[in-house]
Amino acid sequence: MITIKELANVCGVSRGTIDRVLNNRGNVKPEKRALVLNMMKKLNYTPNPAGKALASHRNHPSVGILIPAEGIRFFDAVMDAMKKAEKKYELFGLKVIWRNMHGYDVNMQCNIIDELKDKVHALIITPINDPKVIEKINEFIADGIFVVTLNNDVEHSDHHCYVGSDDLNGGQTAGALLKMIGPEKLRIGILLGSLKVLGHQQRLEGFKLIMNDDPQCNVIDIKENNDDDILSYNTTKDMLEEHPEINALFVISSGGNYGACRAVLSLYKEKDLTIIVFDTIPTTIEMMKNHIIKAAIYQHPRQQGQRAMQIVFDYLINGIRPERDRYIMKNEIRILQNL
Amino acid sequence: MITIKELANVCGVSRGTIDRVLNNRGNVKPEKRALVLNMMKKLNYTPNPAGKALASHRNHPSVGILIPAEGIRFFDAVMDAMKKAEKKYELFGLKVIWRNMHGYDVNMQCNIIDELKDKVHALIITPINDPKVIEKINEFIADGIFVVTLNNDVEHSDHHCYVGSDDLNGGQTAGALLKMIGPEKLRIGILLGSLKVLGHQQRLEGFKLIMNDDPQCNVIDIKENNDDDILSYNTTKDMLEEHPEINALFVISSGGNYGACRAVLSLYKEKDLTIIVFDTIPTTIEMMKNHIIKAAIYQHPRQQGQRAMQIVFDYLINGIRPERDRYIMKNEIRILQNL
DNA sequence: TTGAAAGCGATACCAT
DNA sequence: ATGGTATCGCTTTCAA
Repeated sequence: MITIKELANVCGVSRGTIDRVLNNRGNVKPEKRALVLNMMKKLNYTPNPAGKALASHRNHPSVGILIPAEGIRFFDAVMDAMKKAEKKYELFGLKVIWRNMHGYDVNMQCNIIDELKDKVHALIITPINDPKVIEKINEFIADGIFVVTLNNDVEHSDHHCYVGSDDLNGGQTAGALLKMIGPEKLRIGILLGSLKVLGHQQRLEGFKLIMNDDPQCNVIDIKENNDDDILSYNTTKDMLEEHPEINALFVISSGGNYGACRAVLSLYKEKDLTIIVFDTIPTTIEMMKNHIIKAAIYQHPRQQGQRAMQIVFDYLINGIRPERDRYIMKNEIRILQNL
Repeated sequence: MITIKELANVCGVSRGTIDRVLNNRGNVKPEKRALVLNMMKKLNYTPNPAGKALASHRNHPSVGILIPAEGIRFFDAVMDAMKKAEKKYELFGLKVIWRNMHGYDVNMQCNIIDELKDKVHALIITPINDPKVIEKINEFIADGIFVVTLNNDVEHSDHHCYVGSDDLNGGQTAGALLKMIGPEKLRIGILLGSLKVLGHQQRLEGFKLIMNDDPQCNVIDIKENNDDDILSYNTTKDMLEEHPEINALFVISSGGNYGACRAVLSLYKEKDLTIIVFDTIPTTIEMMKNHIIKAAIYQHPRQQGQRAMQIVFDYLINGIRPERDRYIMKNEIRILQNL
């Protein structure tokens, strides 16, 4: 473990010069720069994180968090894990600026991004899939702000790192599981939040991939519930009344789980239906305890939040770049016993 | 965020005195000590980890790792995760001393513990369940060495922290899952490593808890395979020939998975049996891809290794004591799609 | 029993 | 363009 001081001695320059080279601050003669870089490689220099942490303490490195989480129960666990991480990392001088928002208002998200611009060194964001937002994010990156996108992998948006789930695989896992635990001849009703949400789309696609090549399985109906429980209640009721042959329900987004289950209960159909859902939010757990929902796909929300924070912390405080540019959570299967 | 300097000013003493109080080095007048402790609480002083790390760098804090892992595939992932953590933490000056061992030789484990005694500040150990080992561990604790027990929660052994799985719940989860994915009338054959291994015992117990109150489910036979694939092969073959009515197999320990599956294949019974197992070691994954094994219980081996290392790191380098004294992994259900 | 001062590794700023 | 120096929070001498 060689230090910056030793490196300076070996190169015959001062620590200041080394620092300038290491952090690309310019004002170093090219040949010296080359020499330093060379030596650095040769001696396998790695900056000491503790030293960095201490020295850059005055910087008050800060990260902005912008997640349209309000009203989406899935994000409760994500945020909770992030807050826990915040507490741990604040000892090291990391400041967190929270900017929650409700719903998918593009202009609002753009405004908040703008407002954060000169306040933070890093940004954790769940971007809305819109060109204007994407442009803003790309601007951030160009300005040297470290960006982690969380849970929504928007195309053509730059980022240094993506943390989220593999929804296509989530759909496949759900499909395969339903084939295992459901009746032999599956007559499936599907409820989802909105086809406009990329994640919901992909879950559906994955599910269909598993079902389509099996003549025993039929998807009878697909309806949107806008992630609203009341709407979900009515939609599910309609669906089940229209198609009494349905014997399995796949609820793709956690928003409508509760409403769908209540609809099933109101029709006294709970014994006739195998229900599987996404996410283990409190109402889902309740319905699993009541044996209405058989299984849920769990996408490690806490781990998502924790990982995003850790990546930012390692970058800002320790100067360690993330090893990968995509951190994808496993799709887990949860039943009553391993909730 | 108050610093040691500010604390010293407020108390009207020097930083040296504060340090003596904080680290119980003695040589402080009791009333001053009380004053400092008081102020510390009042101002909610928390030592800055970066400062600590930097100053105590020369200490070369070190951790010993003693796991009877050789030959048990489950531990491959645990060790791999620990090695990754080692690489990350060595930048911060943490030294790791590896002492792997094969099998469950009590004296050997005791000897290695002794040998580590004056080399390490912390120990991560998977203890053999024996009074002699337990005594050694308790000695360590008495000597002020920080001990994390991993994956084997031995009774009456002290430790600062336990990291492992909940095997009773693992058995329950496996049982509930088998009831979901297996035939209606279950005729179950069970294979386990050894009833002497606490974890195997508990998995069996949990499994029975689920099965016993259901007249549809019968455990037909239980056999030990000593975690040996050849033995497992023969034992399984015998069991299936003796009890042709068996329609489900529960393989409790990963050691015998492969042998059991090969036995099933040799009898051309793979279509008639629902097989579920513990752990996703490579041979298990192979058998899942061949559709022989339907599902596996996954106990987050990587997370176990990573967490144990993190706890030690936080304690030795950052001076943060673990929040809890037990870190229990979830029992996950893995099928082909979400391996 | 106590205080003062010298580091630990990296950064930031001020002189050259 | 470069070197020198103070600084971050804490530990560890060494004197007194």
